[in-house]
Amino acid sequence: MTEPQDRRELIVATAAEMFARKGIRSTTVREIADSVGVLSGSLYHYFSSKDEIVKEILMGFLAAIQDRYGEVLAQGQDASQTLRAVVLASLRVAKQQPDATVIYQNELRYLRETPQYKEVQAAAADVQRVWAGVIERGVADGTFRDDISPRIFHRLIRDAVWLSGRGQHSDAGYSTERLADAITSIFLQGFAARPGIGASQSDEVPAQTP
Amino acid sequence: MTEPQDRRELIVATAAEMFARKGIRSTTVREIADSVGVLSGSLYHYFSSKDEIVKEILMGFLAAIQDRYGEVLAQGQDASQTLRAVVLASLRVAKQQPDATVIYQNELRYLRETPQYKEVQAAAADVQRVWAGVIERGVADGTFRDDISPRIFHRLIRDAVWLSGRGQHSDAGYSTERLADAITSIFLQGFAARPGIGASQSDEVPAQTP
DNA sequence: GTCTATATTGAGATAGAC
DNA sequence: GTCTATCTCAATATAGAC
Repeated sequence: MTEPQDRRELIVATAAEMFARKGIRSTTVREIADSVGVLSGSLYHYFSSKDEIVKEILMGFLAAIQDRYGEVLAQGQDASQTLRAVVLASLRVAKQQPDATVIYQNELRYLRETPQYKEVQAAAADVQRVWAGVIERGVADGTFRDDISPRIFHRLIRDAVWLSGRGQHSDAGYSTERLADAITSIFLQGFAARPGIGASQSDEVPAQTP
Repeated sequence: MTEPQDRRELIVATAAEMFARKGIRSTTVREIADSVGVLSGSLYHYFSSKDEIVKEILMGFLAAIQDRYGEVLAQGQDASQTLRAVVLASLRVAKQQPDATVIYQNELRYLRETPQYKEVQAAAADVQRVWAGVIERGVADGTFRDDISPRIFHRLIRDAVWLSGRGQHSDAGYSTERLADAITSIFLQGFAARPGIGASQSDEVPAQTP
């Protein structure tokens, strides 16, 4: 997050940092106000509720993602290149908005159980659709293995990317680009179609009970 | 969880289901009591606090994991086989205790911020150590790529496995064994050392900025 | 735009009768 | 062992003065 100009932005940035560190529920509006340097009542001059602050954080995050994904898709690259670009785009947003990334990951439950987050839910679904689209395309054109469900692959790589936000500090020294390369390298190698394996035989990994 | 015999077990099982579905914080003791069919005060005959219930759920979960990992390590297999066995063992526990698995994944934050969970933290650290050990062994003996940090690999596969609990319903039709095979297949292929790549050159993936 | 003061609600926990 | 009744506390939110 860039240096907050006005008080409203300062509130959002401060709240984001605390929500990411301690969770939304266990961060009180009084604590946010303390950190900002005002009293709790004053926050309600800018926001009508605590959830409005959460919404502003997450919608900004999801909008940034959609922006970058739009650029990636506009390039019309093949499945492998697009997947790599999507991973890199995601990690760049994660780097730019680390607090929002952590909140998004950690509070999916909270967001779902709070009714007024329809808007956020919808934006999140759009993001999911981009991932699913790239993967399906790669499986269809033979770039990716067809012996493993695209759903599984989708979940694995999506979680791998977004959870990287959570582990940022522990990955110190790994630049965004390096991390993106590591993740895509592992998954593209792991999910690469291998000649003679897959479509020709059964279409799933055979059960194997050691 | 097996069919609860006595009231105490019923409380634990009911609470686990609700904690997994709605989160610990947003499940009230009154709701648990309602589901069990008693009034909230009655719960305190069995447990001295809500957190005691949480503790019982998670310690049972972690003990089951440690049991199975112990058996796996006792077999003295090589790194690939051990990793596969650890994944399978984890998924079996996840299948047997799906609620605890979800709680463990979703509430790491809550567990860390609640002081009295030292015991749970310690057990969780032991589990982590098994994963790290297998991976380090595989990297050391040349089974796994050494051009990617073991920390990264550790995080990726660990999250992939435990998050599978979260996606259970959406993976319908994938048996535990099939899912274990899919995950190990992707990661062993993705993380396999390739002759001529790695140690000989640089020891990290080169930065690459598209 | 910020403060003081307070209303309101919801949750965990307890005491003691049955 | 369960219930009724209630305590206590913390948190969101509001009203109105400055």
